[in-house]
Amino acid sequence: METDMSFLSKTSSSSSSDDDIELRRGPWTNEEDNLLVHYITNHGEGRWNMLAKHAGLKRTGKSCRLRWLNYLKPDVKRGNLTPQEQLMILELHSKLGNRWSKIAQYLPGRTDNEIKNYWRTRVQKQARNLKIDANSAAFQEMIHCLWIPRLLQKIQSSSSVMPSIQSPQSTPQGFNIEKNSTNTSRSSSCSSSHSSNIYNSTNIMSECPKIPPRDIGDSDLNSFVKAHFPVDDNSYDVDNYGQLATGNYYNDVMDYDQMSGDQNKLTGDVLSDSFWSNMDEFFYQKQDMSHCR
DNA sequence: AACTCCCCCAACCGCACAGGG
DNA sequence: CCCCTGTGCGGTTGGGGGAGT
Repeated sequence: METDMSFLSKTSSSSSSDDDIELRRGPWTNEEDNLLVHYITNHGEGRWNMLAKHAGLKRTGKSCRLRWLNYLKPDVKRGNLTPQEQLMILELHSKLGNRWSKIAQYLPGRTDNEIKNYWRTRVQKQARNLKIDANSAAFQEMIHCLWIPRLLQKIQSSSSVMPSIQSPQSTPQGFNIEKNSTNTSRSSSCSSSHSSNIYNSTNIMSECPKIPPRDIGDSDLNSFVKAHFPVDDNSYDVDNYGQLATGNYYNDVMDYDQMSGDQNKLTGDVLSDSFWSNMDEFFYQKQDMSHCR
């Protein structure tokens, strides 16, 4: 990924000697990464503008901070989002909106930028394909009444081989999403009195009582999948964006992809194009049913 | 094999806001 | 109150690489 660095002529209009340096921009080199990691290891984070100077980096403090937080920090998890993480994002976005950093707090090792990119490139894209607003009630209903139950089903069906779901490292007060949570505040149109336990599929499914059970039940889900995704049962589940980061410092974080062959299916993006490809038809078929209301 | 198209994501920019001096 | 710095967010960009022809 390394290319010739483009150079940004100095941003300061001043001609004072100290600030009169050429600032680098574009992709970071290994040397720059090493400098930044080494400096932070010895001196800690913070004071990014000073840090950039003292570390000998011809970067803005902002750029250094972004590189560290989104890429170099040891606990940054890389690789595909697991179904659990996708579920968390969908659920949390319905509660928090575009507050990416807040959402990221519940996904240890995931950055707000990564989550934002996921939302914009995956979820919003599908909304565009369906020609509906990603923030519309209709799309929210689809997420809560179709995709989340499906994600939960995928998770449950493989729970015997999946590691336990990570809890948020530090759950903000007043926003309990842990198991057995009794938090009932959510604005989804699916229900006004359901639990926010996002791991409990029965709760989620019961939130949409007007959806015919056949739409999300085990057997009929399979037939639905077969009807709408004729390739094979897992075709909708095969991820095609899994470009694992390469050549990076902290790339040894466990990725569920690598656990077993079956696990490859679990890590697939349930919101991948193939999954959604026939959903517009399905969506419009269901629109007049006024479910979840 | 070569070329084009398109998607994804790292990185950027601008702006707003908070907090400390 | 002003300035500086740090942080967060929305939106955008550009390059790598896969898919399609």
